[in-house]
Order: sequence, then structure tokens, then C-alpha cells
Amino acid sequence: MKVDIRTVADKAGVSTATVSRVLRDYPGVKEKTRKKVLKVITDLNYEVNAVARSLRQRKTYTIGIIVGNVLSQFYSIIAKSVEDVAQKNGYNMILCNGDDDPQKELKYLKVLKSNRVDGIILTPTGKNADYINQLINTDTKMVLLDRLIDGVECDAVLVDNETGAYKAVKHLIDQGYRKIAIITGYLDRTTGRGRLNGYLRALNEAGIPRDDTLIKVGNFKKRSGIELTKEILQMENRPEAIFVSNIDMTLGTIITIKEMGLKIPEDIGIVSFDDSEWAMLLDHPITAISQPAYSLGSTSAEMLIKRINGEQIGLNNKPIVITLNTELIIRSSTKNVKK
Amino acid sequence: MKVDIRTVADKAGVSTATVSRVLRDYPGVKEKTRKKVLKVITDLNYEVNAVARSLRQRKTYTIGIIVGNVLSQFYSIIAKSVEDVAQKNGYNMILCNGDDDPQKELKYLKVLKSNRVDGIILTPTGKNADYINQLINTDTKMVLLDRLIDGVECDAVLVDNETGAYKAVKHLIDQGYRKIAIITGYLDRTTGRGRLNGYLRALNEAGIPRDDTLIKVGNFKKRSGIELTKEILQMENRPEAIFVSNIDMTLGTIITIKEMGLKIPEDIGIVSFDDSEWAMLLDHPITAISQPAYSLGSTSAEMLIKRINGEQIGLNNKPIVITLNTELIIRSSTKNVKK
DNA sequence: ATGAAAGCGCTAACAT
DNA sequence: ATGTTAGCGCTTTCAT
Repeated sequence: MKVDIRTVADKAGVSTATVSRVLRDYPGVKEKTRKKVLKVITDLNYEVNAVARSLRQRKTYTIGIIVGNVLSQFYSIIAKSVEDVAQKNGYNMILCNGDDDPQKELKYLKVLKSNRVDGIILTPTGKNADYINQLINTDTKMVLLDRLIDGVECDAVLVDNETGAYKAVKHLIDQGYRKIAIITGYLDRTTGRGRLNGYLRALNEAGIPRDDTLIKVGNFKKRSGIELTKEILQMENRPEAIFVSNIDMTLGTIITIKEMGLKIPEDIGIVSFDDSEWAMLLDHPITAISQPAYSLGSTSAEMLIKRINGEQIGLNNKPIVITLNTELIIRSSTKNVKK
Repeated sequence: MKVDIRTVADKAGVSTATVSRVLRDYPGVKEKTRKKVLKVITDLNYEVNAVARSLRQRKTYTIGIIVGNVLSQFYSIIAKSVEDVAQKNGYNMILCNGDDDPQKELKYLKVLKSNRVDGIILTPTGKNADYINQLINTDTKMVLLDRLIDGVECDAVLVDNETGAYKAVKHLIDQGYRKIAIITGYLDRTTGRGRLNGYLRALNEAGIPRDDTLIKVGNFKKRSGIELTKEILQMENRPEAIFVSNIDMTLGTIITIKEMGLKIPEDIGIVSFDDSEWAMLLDHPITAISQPAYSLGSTSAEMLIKRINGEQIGLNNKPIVITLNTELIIRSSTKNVKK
């Protein structure tokens, strides 16, 4: 049996307007009437039709989030933090798995737009700038997460990739390592580029000349960690340490090192951008740059909701970019035994 | 500027009905008209209002999923697989983090209902049976994932917990272990209970008497893995091996063993229900029961969508329970050196 | 304090 | 092949 606001109104002997007022805790309904209506609602197990409400109010109380890859711990934490904040503010969340694929990203942006979400949090692939600009210009609330897009001005919450990478590589240098390889991610992403830049800055500062044979470009996935590590370890004059730009590739790196029968840190030093609870349990716990994943998500969600509510942010309401800091966690994978 | 179907119709010089037909690839629109309308749609960047469409069609093309804990790898994989299947079938997915909390579960069930999702996939806490029954009776499509609920008859996709646990513990026994402890999860959940039962069956079959001091009840979280492992290792006559009922608790177990300066498997054998890519990288890779997480999610999503489409499933359309098998992956954490 | 009625943006039956 | 129109279930003015 279908039960809508009409059913409730009839049964309670009031108009639909009154039921609607009760539903929304609107003041100015006589206590007795309210009680009566609430009783009928309970009796009939009535649940407001959010679709109809959204249509009428032109507000869905829903935010969309498109992440790079739900399978990674990093994005799981972000999803959770966004959800926590959304919930606290009475919003629902639609999670989309962009898969770091510009096509899927575009598709999901359209889906979210079509569903009239009140705002979008996006981990951008870096493409689709035109469509994204168009969304922003037509007043879609949006916050970029973790990465920027060339040619797009938008609120964003980022991690200080360059400084993080710099700290990691400086630590290696301080430990006495000189020949240091890097496995980067996509260089057309601010994350990949920033981490490479930090690496280069640390080397430069220490007077170590740049050596392009030590720079391997991966795709942030385990597979490329495996392959590139193999390449590095098979070089005739093997590097002393590797800086790996994210945890999934680090996993691949460790697998490969094990397979080749080498030891960390005796044969090769390792530092990872991004940490894992498991990384500290290995026979040689991995030194890592820890990212504030939870804060990244919660900060962007809070920012988005402020925008949705029309609250003033910063000066003259221009887009704001917030950059969060990383932390270097020193463990034994960078203990230079030869030094 | 607001652009709706009316705007498009006017600009194209047709009625809204025709635009609607074009939008839905409805046959019987003259090619020339279709072209004209499509051009206007592109020019205006028109995007159909899915909210209005849903209201009218009484169909949202959205499925909701409530998982136990988005942070765990297990549920991440499930979320991804459900999303993959949903996408393939033209559905969106709303992901909710039930947090294994009956209150949140109830809240999200209501939210999803209110949003008129076409179906729900639920990892149930086991509570809220009344409300869930009411949903089912009012024709809400629902599939239970990973766990059942007492007193609820519903489609479900499960893992064979008992057999999995049995295989794990039998393997320990085969390795010569006799004094075997278990760290279980909530016993009011079919997962916790099933795994305990498998443990007991294996012991029983081997003629090893049940010893309740060796049965520790946890809550599936790392913290309880840490605490209960501490209790076990401090027993005056320490067990020779521990069967840990999920991966988060296993993480806690390993942390504790390390902290106490003990060695796996020399001092204590470990087998985990649930695997992790990292578990194989430890100095003593962890023997584990691997769950078909991806299949769990995809199977339940497929089942749900069939139900939504009104397809006949099984005999006389009664609820169906599908149970998937686990796999024992033997590594060195169960190599009994004393045997 | 409450009700009547319009309308949010679409789709679908019916008419032409 | 296309248009007219009612209505999906709500909220919100405007009356009373």
C-alpha cells in the first residue's frame, strides 16, 4: 500500500500543508495537531519522499564524491571522513569510483550534476578542465581534493607533496645515501610532479647532480612498483636507496626486493610517500611520509558545505587552496649500514 | 541561467514530449527532429533533471549499500565490485558506512528508503529485524551481504565461515599443534559464530577437548586483537597457535607478538581468517583463509538487480542464499618447528 | 493556526 | 510523428 503525505493528511483530518509543517518542525502548529499528525505518521510508517522534496526544494541534501580508487586505503579514509562530516551536517554522500580514468570522471560528474547534488568533491585526473569550468561557472559547488587541474580555479585541499618528498629524500641524504632513485607517479598530476620536485630540490641542495636514469615514472599502482623496482635493481651500478611516491608502488617495491633476495636496508634503503599500518610490521619497518588523509577529507567536506550554505570564506570569496602538512616517520628501512 | 526541458523544447520549436522522447532514445521521432533537438541540448548544455525524472518514473536507478566499515579492505573491495556491477547496469550507488552500529544502520536504512533507492545491499549488524522485515514486506528489494539476521528471510550472499575456519584450524592440527586458541568476533553475528563453530568442529574431530580459556571474544577490530593476544600470550601455559577470525584483529595480534619479542612461528603459530597483500611480506608470511570479497559484492549486486527487474530467481521466487567458498593459503606462519 | 492551490521538471497516456 | 495534459509527492506562498 502506498502511503504519501495525502494519506497522512486525510487520516489525521488536516491538510497536506499542515503535515508538511510537522515534518519539517515548522513552528506555529498547535501542539495538539502536531501530536495527532505524528501519531498517524508512526501508525502508517510514513517516510517522506525525499525525491519529491528535493524536486520542490531544489535541494537534495546530498554531496557527491569522486575518488581516484576506492580500493586504496588512502581514499577509503577520505571517503570515511567525508561521510562523517556530511552526516554531521545532515547530508548524504554518493561515492563514485573515478578509477583515475578521465572518461569515468566525466561520466560521474554528469551523473552527479544530473542528480542535482548540492556539491561535489573531486579527486581530479587533471583532464576535463572545460566541463569542470562549465560546472563551476554554472554555480555547481565544488572542492578539489589532493590534486589541482591546470586551467581551473577552484577551492582545493591538498597535501604539501613537494615538502613531503623533500623531507623524505633529505632524510636519505642525511643518512649518507648519495645514489638515490625515485619511482614517481603520473607527472601530469600535481601529486606526481610535486613529489618529483621535492626529490630534485633535496638532491640539488646537497649538491648531488640530477641523474635521469634514476628517475622512473610509474602510475601509482602496485604493478608499476614491481616493474620499475626490477629495472632499478638490475642497473649495473645499483642505487643505494629508492624513494617511492606512494604506498601501492611501495608494496610492489618490497615484493620485488624480497623476490630478488635482497635485504632492506642492507642492500637497498627505502622510503615511501604514504604510510600503512602494515609497513611497520615488516622485518625492516618502512620509513614513510604520512599523509593526513582524514583531515584532507574532512576539511574539504567542511569547505564544501560552507560553500553550499553560502557562507563567506576567506577574502572576497575567491577560491581557497588549503595545503596540509605531512610527517616523516623514521623507521629502520633507511638505516644506512654502510655509512 | 536555468535550463530545463521547456527551454530546450522552445528553442527547438517542439513540445516537451518530443524532447523527452529524444532524451530516452524513444523510437518514432523523425531523424531530422532528433538531430535538431540534440543540437539544442548540446548548445544549452542541458542535463536532464534526474530528480524530476525519478519522481515521475518512480524509479531512481540508484542502489544503496550499507557496509560494516569502509575502512577495511574487505568492504572496500565489496564497494568496488558493487559499483562495477551497478555501473554496468546503469545504476548509481549510494555508499553508507554503517560502522557496525545498529543505530547508524537503522538511520541509513531510513535514508535510503526515503530516497526511494531501487534496492539495498546490507551488511547487517543483526539488529533492526523488525524494521528490515517491514521494508521487505513493503516490497523493498534487499540483499544481505556476508551475514544473516535472525528472524529475517531475505536473499543473501555469504561466505562459508564455518568451513573456512574448519580448514584453518584443521591445518594447524595437521601441523602438529594441539593447544590452539581462537580470537573470535561478535558471537551474535553469523560470521563470528560460524568461525567459532568451524574451530570447534576441527578440534572435536581431532579429539581435542574444548577449553573455554582458549576462546577469546573480540569485536573484529585491531584494538581487540591487541588486547586479546596479550591475554593469550600471558597465560601461564601458553597456547602453541592462534586462529584469528579477521584481518584487522590479526594486525593487532602481530603487533602484540612483535612487541612481546616473540617469533612467528617459533614461539606461536598464526592463521588468519581473511588475507592481506601485506601479510605475505612479513618475515613470516601469514597463513590465511582468503575470502572471495569481489565475488561477494558482485554476486549480491547482480542478484539485487535481477530482483529489481522482476526476474525470476530460483524456484517459486523464494529468498535465495548463496554461499561462497574460501581458500586456505598456506604460508610460513604455521610451520610448526617443534613438531 | 490552518487550508487551498500552484508548481518544482519531468514522463506517459491519449489525442491528433 | 508530434502535441496536450495530467500528475508523480512534496513545499510554499497567499488566504482565511
